[in-house]
Formats: sequence, C-alpha cells, structure tokens
Amino acid sequence: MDTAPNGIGSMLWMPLVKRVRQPFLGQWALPGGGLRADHSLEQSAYAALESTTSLHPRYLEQLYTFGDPARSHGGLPMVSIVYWALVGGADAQTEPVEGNNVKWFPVDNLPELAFDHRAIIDYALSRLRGKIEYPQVVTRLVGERFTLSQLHDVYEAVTGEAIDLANFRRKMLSSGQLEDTGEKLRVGRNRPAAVYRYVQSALRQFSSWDYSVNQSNHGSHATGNDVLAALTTV
Amino acid sequence: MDTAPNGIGSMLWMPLVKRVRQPFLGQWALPGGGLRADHSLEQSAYAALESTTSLHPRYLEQLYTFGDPARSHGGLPMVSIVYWALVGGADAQTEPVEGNNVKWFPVDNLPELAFDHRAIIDYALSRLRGKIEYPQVVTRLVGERFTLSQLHDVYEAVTGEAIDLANFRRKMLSSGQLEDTGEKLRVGRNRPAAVYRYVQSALRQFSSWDYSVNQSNHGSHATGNDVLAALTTV
DNA sequence: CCAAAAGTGTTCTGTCTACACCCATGG
DNA sequence: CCATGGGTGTAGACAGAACACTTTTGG
Repeated sequence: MDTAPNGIGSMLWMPLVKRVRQPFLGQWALPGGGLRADHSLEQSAYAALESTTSLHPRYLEQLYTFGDPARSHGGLPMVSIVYWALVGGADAQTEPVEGNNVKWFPVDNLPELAFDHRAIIDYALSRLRGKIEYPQVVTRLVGERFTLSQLHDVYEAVTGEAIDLANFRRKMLSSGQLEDTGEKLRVGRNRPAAVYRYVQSALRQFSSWDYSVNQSNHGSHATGNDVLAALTTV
Repeated sequence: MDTAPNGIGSMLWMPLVKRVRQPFLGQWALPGGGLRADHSLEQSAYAALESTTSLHPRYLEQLYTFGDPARSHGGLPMVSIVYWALVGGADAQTEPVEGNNVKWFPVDNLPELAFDHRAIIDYALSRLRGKIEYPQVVTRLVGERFTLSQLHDVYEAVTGEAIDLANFRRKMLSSGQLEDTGEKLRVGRNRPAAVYRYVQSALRQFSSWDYSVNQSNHGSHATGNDVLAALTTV
C-alpha cells in the first residue's frame, strides 16, 4: 500500500461498506448490524463486523451511544451503539480481500460518508490518539512482539505526525514497560533489530470496561507496514 | 461540610438513592429512570436525575452503555445508558435539602453500593480527572466567574491531591485561557482576590458530542466550598 | 501590628527536542 | 566498502516542583 506524504512510513486504514438501500443508497458507510438478545453488546458488535467485513478484530471498544429523537419512528427512540475495533498488521495480511461492497480507505483520504459517520470517525480517531499510550491498545495494532521501529511506525500512523525515532526509542525503553525478548528480527539486508514485548504488569494495569472482550490472540507477529482500524454500529 | 484529611480544602460529593425494591433493597445506588420515546437520551437522563434528586445539572455527559446478557429477561437485551452530571457550588446551596431516600456522600467515603455502581463511579471519576483541563467542564463546577483560589480548590477536589497554589496560578495565567474581569471578591476579612473567567475561544474549542446539552445557565457565582457531581442511569 | 489569604520571585530538576554520531549487516 | 536501518550521546529549551518572600486587607 501507499506511503504517506510527510515523512511518515505507515498509515491508518479502515473498511467502509457501500450502502445497498435507502437512505444514502450507494454511499459509503460504517459496517453495522443488529442487536442479538442472547449476546453481549460486544459480541453483537463483533458479529456485525465479522459478517460484513470478514474481520476478526483483536480489540473492540465501545465508542458512544446515539439516541436522537429525530431518528425515532413511533415507539421507542432508535438507539445506535457504536463500537470501534483495531486490526493488527498480521491479521491484515489475510484481509485486504475486498468484497464487492467493502473497500479499505486511508483515514486521511476518506470518501463522502452516509449519515453522520464522518463525525463518528473523527471522534474515534481522537479517542484512539488519546489511548495510544496504553499497552493494551497499541498491542492490538503492532502485535505481541515487535521491534521499536514497528512500534514507532504505529505511533506515527495513529498520531499522523512524524516522531523522532531516537527520542522515541529512549522514551519507550526508559518507561520500564518494555522487555527485550532476546529475539532479533531482520528486515531486508539490514542490521537485525531487537524484539520487545510489554511486561505483564503493563498489560494488566487498566481499570475500565474497555479492552474487555476478545482477548483471544492467535500468536501472530506484526510484519505489515500498515495499521488498520474499523468502526461498527449495533 | 467537612474538610478533607490531607491539605485539601474542598471535596467532591455525590447524591445516592436508597433502593425501595428488589434486588438490593435498602442499599444505596445511583439515581435512575426510564427512557422516553419523544426525548433525546440526554433529555431523558436529565429528567431522571431531576425527578429523583431535584438537581438541575449544568453539565451532562454520556459515560457508557451496559448490555450484559445476564441482565436480560427473555426478549431484547437489557441496556443501561449511564450519564454523569456536574453540579456547581452555586446550585449546591439550594440542594443539600436531602429527601428521604437521597443522601450526599463524599467520594472518598462512599457506602456499599448496589449492582456494579461502585465500578461505574470509579470510571466516571477517572474520566472527570482526564477532562478537568477543559474549560467547558471545570466551568460547570466553579461557575462562570471565579478567583484563582476557587479554581484551585476545584482542581484539588477532583484530582484528590494537594496542588501548590503558586505554581497553579502561574500555569493558569500563562495558559492564555483566562481573562481578568476587573472584579474583586473578598472572602472574610482578607485581601480581595481578582475574579477571572475563561476567554470565549477557550470555551468554544471542543469537538465531540460531549457537552452538548443544557447550556442554559443561570448566571450563578461559585461561592460554596464543595464540589458536587452526580451520576444517573437511563 | 497581627493573622490570613493574595500574589511574586527564584532555584532546581527532570523531560522533550533536535541533530550529530557510531554500529552491524548483506551485497 | 558502501548504503541502510539499528542504536547512542549530548547540548539547549522548556515545564513543573518546592519554597521563600512581599502585599493587601480587617480586626
């Protein structure tokens, strides 16, 4: 995939779905699906995303709940509960098989969107930027084990701006949250880089209901160059 | 009201309601109410809080939506949409009239709570701490016009720790977000303090759906010593 | 003049930034 | 031996913490 204009190596991408009914027929929109009585909200969101995009996200978090009376038709107010997901580089290798109605877009070049989905995406991105410091979050994007360069690429993709690699590396290492696995990873013909992971205590240190679901991980390594995210509505 | 143990002058308080039915009969819980078809979620939350506690909050924000299948009875999953409110010192003067089933508690000394309401409160507090920098938020607690000492008290109450007043004052003034109103406020027989307000641009600078509702304000001044917050469920 | 809160100055320390530099590797 | 990314050193700018100090007021 492409490289971003400014000195940034990686890019955030997300899948959109072309609407097949009114309103906004033919426009791009966030993937979505219905609520299921015997499932948690997270499970319903996961299913909605999976069925429309074939993604198996490793991170799923509730974003916001919308309940505008203008959307209601008669009885109860219509409520949309929006989730967002992160998909790591490893999963991505199998994904970009785009279905007929699904297409991946870089977040800095999105098409016109249906409803208020553009605003939802902007809000999700600001939340993501605020949380990128959390190991639980960044791990979903870069994988369990990673080099400092890979971690650096994810930070740049998420923040959208260039970060000095030398300073980044020092900051990360001095945080005490990373440990050297002893492994080396060679990219191309260059000097092999040390492979790190977050220490257990860093991964555990979070309190809220975020990061609750889908802790299953398939032992994958981050190798791709791009960073993927998805939003879904229930 | 009391003074906190450590050098902190003000305290965060919140209202709880004693449950009058099963489950958790007799236990303390967050105020709550039902959803209304012809109202937005915010309006419903506002109504729920108002009817149980007689509060007219000046700040209302969506916290999280719960939808555990374990809560369901048959049909659709039962969903709770939690909002939180901030109530400034001025409003407070009329409030602490506690109804039979409503009582105010300092957040560092809450009773046993029904359901998972304790966890909800903890999450709300961490969110509040993260947002206390935003003029839109702090203004709801301290009022439109305030002295630097009052602002300082709010910061201490919310963060729960002592903050050096001299440094605090410099930081605030150098931020460029405050402007001197020219007014003076005398407390007791001491030197009068300058009264400040946030500049318009600072109050406008926010993006998300938070801070959307209930912009009505009754031109009140913060004079009380305590800071109040409320959570409600819909 | 005293107490108490308002408000100012100064020093110290740690963190962020920019950028020069050295190291390891395969071709 | 050279190009490329991995990795280290260092000097200046800046922001926060600690705390001594001065000012204004009513009693």
